[in-house]
Amino acid sequence: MANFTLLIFVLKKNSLEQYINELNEAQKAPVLHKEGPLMVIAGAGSGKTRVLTYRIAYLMSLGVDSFNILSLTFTNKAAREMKHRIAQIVGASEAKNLWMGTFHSVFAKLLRFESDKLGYPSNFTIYDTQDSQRLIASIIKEMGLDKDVYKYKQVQNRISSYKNNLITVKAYYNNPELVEADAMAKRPRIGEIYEKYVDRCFKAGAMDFDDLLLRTNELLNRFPEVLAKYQDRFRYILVDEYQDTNHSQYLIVKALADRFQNICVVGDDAQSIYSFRGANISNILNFQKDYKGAAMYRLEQNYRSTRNIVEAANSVIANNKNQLEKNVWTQNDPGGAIKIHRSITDAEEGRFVASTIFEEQMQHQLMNRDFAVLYRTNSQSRAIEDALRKRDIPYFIYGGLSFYQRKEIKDVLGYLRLILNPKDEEALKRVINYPARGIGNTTVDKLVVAANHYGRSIFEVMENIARIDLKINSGTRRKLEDFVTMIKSFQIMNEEMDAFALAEHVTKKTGLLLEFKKDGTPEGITRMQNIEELLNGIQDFVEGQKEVADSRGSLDEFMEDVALLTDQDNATGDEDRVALMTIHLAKGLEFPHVFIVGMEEDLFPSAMSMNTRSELEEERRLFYVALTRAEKQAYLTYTVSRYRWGKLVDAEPSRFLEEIDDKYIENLTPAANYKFKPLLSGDIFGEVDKSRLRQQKPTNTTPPSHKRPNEGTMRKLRKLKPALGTPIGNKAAPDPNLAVGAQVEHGRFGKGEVLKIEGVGNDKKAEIKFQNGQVKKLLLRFAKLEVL
DNA sequence: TGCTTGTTACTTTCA
DNA sequence: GTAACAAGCA
Repeated sequence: MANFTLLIFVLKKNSLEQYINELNEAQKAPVLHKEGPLMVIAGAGSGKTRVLTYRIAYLMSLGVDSFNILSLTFTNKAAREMKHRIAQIVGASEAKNLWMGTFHSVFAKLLRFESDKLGYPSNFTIYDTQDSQRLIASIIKEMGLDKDVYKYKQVQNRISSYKNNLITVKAYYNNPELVEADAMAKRPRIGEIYEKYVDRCFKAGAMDFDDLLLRTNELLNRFPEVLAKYQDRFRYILVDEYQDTNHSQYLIVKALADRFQNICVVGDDAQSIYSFRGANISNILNFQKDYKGAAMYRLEQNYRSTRNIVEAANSVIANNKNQLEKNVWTQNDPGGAIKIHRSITDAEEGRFVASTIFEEQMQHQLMNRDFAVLYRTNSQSRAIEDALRKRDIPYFIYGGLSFYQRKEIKDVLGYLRLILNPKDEEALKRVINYPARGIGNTTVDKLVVAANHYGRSIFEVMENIARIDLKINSGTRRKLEDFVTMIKSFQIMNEEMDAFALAEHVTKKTGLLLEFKKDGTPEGITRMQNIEELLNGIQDFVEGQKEVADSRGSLDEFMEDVALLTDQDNATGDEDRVALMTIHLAKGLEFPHVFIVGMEEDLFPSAMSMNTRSELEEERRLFYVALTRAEKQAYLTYTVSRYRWGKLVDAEPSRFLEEIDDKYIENLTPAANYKFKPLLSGDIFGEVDKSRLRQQKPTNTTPPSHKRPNEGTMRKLRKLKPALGTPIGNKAAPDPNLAVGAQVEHGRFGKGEVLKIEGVGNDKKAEIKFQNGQVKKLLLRFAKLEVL
């Protein structure tokens, strides 16, 4: 027997050696690095996941206990895949004990163990962003603040960034700069909102996403013995995508790694694209300062893309000032040029994508899954979808409205959350009157007031409704009592039933399922199917759990991390479909043929990210990520006009197009496109707008200087638009004669007089009194005005 | 109280 | 194009 085990061990060791021998020298070094801190700067497509995987396997082969290895990844999916690959090398039973997952999921698990120390129940709820926003919105309302000044989304954003920087309510008040900054922004009561929000979350037994990290920090800081325990446990820590860690995550890692200093971080500063959620690129830039004697390895050989793509991407990223020195190169073939295509509308852009996919497939026998379409914003998927559907090309949208964010799913989960944690305020408010059972807003408001007054949860107030004098009539009180009884009956069932049986019962008993059944509309049917899908998912989970010993697949097990799941986690991926997703979601993936659509100013780079150099640099890194997803062929497309906010808006080519060195580019702009479909004909734009024709006087078509593309872009524009010569667009400077007092004519409103002009650039507005008596404020960017 | 209707503002990206 | 919200009516 002993010999037998030894034999297996030798075999495994051999296979690991084989694996390691497949690596190049640059990859081998960090894999074989033994003790002490190390950083791996890994260029796009340089095999960083491999390095991480093999390093973990190697550590285990050296005798490091898998219980002592903590590996933090960016998505749950990445963790699963890595675990799977490690299992192939070292065996499933060994791999099982690794701590591997996202920061959020790993530390949520840890917090559940230690929750009592922080005064939380171990089955605390995890509030998602929507829950947080709703709670903040209601706090703002309760405080009687102007919701136009205190926009709940902005406030939530602010609180989130405080938390990610470990600024607690107390720290906030102790920091005059912050307090002053909010006061200056005319929002002096942010601190109060923050305080109330934290308080309400705590009372609801809920943590938001940021709390999972903040409270972990709190736990490790306040309880040295807990810190020691986990330092001892996690002797080897590996962090993937280190460039995307925020301050809170950085501190957790630093605290845990402090004792053994066996920390390995992998990342690429050129692919840091999450600063909007607090990611701090200096974490990676300062690694060697933070960890004395840290070894640094670089992976610079790209195995993924053609030489053209690699070098084009290099030429783009070279425009960023703030970066680590790095020289990504490849031995791959040069491959074809990057193809740039211009179209008239987003619909046509979609048609180009669809027909190109179709033709490429015909010519080269390619699968659907060889193609991906990447975009900056989710809303761009629609036009692409329409075109693909027309050509019967199967596709799959990743992300978008996540399954778990759908209303009907959140409704079901709301009930389930409430069963586990009746203090969960957001879940309660969501389901208390859905399906309608005669408990309206007025009643809920009264309950909230009472709950705040007594410092109790809403559910507790409802339980004691008979003893509290609220101005609630007996009929409503009866309904409240019924609701409480129902939830309590679910709780009792939960003690015996498995999650699936309970969830199924809940959807029937509450009338949720019936609600959609009787609806009968296509949406109602989809919703019902979604609920069924959720139930199936729960059933799968329960069956999986039951195979594991001593588990009955109870609800709390299921709910434990359902809040941290994303679409990506259950995306099938093995079907043959064209992939549609945002560039952010595409990070870490690769496809033979990649379309990057919507290469337009204000869209990519996003209009909201052009205020500072660092924002723009992040957009550029995003473009770098997009380009380097492509293995063989990249297409960049842009349109001259696009539907945004339900309106047709003119667009100009992205500055990033200009930044690619010309020698890597091929312009595909068939002259036929505009020869046969004149730009201003009705068949493209719908109704022809005569006033618009008039506005296009040669004298005023030069964009205002701050908007004018540089000379290179202008040159390309001229190349691309021989038939027109000058850019069409309402972004052209408004007529210089347009001033207060000027007589103007509007296509729809008729003649009028300019009363006032305000704003600058794109926001320039004119207040106009028309002859029919109407006074309107029009955005000059959109208004089709002619000066008379 | 609840439903329908109209109005408004918003769209960046994620766990 | 849509989702959230307020106002108005049953």
